Amino acid sequence: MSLTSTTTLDSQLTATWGPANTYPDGRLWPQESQPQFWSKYQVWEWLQQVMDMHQIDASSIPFQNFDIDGHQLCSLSYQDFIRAAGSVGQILFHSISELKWSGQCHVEIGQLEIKPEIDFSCPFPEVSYPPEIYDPLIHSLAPAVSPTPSSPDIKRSYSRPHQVKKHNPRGTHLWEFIRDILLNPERNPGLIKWEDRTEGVFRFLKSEAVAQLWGKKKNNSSMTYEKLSRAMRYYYKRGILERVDGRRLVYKFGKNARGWRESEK
DNA sequence: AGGTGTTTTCCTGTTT
DNA sequence: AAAACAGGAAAACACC
Repeated sequence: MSLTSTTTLDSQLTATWGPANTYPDGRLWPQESQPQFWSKYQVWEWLQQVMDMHQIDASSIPFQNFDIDGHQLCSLSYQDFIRAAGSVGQILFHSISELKWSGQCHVEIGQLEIKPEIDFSCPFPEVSYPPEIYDPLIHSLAPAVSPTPSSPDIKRSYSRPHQVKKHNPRGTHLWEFIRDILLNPERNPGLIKWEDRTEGVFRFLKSEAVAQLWGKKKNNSSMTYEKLSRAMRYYYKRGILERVDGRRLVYKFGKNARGWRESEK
């Protein structure tokens, strides 16, 4: 029974997830109730929320297509959403429509109900994007589950242009979760750090805090770095990670890990 | 209902 | 001595 571990974790977490206006996991939710006035960043926040909410993997849609502010976002048509995000576009469109509405009605975003009961096996948009919203910048998604706001019920009636079957059981895999933290400097207050960006080498700075966050995502409060790291070691054999000798808390993406490169996707 | 793939849990031993 | 690393084994889980 050691106090040391909890103490360490506490300090990791406090150092990590700061101030008010955040969910327990540190996530900020856009304050503005009217999406028209959202900044690019807030748009991006919303995107993450919706993806999390529906347990859709972050890599399922090209986040670059949404490097736009709220005004632009609100002016996109349904077709634009479909073009920009494939079948997920439908969900996004519904969500934003709802928010536009509730914004006008002055309803707090956080009070809206949602029932994510949607069958989603992983849509990959195979479309060309409206030129005006193509601007690679933001890649991926932040960690953690969320106490969810907004968005409507959507019935299952999707036309999937191209149903790529992936495995991806609900949400992300561990390595994707790690990747997404890495790709998200704003939401990664010193949890994990690139050691060599182009080689895909990274290091855990706050191992227990990351484990805690992972546990949170998986709804498992007893997750520890010990256990997380066991899962990481299984990745060696699968080429998702490569061993990095001698250096503690350091890992490297392998050839079977996708979506971590700057140039990629 | 059974099979598969991934992660979790636990453990023993080694290394830093 | 404490924290990481290594993997084996088996259970748990989510999907299909």
